[in-house]
Amino acid sequence: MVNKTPETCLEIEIPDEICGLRMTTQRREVYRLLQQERNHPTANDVFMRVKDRLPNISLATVYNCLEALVQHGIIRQVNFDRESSRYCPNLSEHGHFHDEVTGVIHDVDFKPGVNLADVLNLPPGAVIDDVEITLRGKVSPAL
Amino acid sequence: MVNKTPETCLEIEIPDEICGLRMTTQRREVYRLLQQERNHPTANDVFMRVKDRLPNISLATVYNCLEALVQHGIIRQVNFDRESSRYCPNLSEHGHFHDEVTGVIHDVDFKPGVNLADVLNLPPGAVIDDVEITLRGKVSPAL
DNA sequence: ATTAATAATTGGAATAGTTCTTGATATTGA
DNA sequence: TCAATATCAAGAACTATTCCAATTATTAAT
Repeated sequence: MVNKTPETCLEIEIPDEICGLRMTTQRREVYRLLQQERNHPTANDVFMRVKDRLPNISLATVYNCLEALVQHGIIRQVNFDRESSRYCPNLSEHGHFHDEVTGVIHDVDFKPGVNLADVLNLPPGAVIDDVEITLRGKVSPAL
Repeated sequence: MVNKTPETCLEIEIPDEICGLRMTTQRREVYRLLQQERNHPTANDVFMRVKDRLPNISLATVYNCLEALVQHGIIRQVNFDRESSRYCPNLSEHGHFHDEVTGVIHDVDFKPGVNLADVLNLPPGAVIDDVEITLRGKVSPAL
């Protein structure tokens, strides 16, 4: 019988290479954590959580890994005002709703068929490489 | 004859109080600069430019003034990734297009009649207090 | 107008998130 | 196996911003 704790059951298999980026031990654990914890953690959050599995990992390495993953389009970096950057493995084009009361960050998808150019008066000839939509507000409880 | 250089001709009159915020000498000059230079300057940009008129102003004061103006809804603070905050006197709801080639930031308005809730799948009960839309890309030259 | 109370400004020190540097370690390719 | 390259760790350095304490300006009341 294989020893499987609840943790290892949830474990996500990660290939040796993603989008041309070699998955080292550290990158793999950082990426795995982001897949598991979809709370939009900060670099420091990731650091603290990954230490459970890699006690010797350094914060600098977490930053390096996150940067490499972002650079290769494997994860997204999300910024709220001047707060610490947060990281998110949801690659679909989406925005973020930041609940000011609970601090929770919700992914917000576009409704199907929506095109930004239909909604915004872009400068003529604009070619968009990247979109960031950030909403701040509250969620009023259902009646 | 009144001595009017091109600069003083362009000078903008600013009342003693805006939205309940007393306009001190420093706040007035910071605000005036933002009205004149609509380049989305950083705090440091503002600092350097305002020194022409107030040589003794400190960077801390520029930050204080900008914060007070933002707090009272007189200007907007705009963040691009983790770069320095930029400031903008355009209060209409709008986004920003950051030209990656020239570095220029264009204001981007919504097309008339557009409602965010029509475009995004918001969490149920979401009440939006603030919206930030940031686009990054290039402007291809007209043929 | 004088004075007391309050608010704003200044300059420098402190902070926090992130990046950089250097030497060690691991991985790849010949 | 060995050399070349990439990655990692630890801590120093950097930068935008905030904080702090002392001074200066403004306001309101006498």
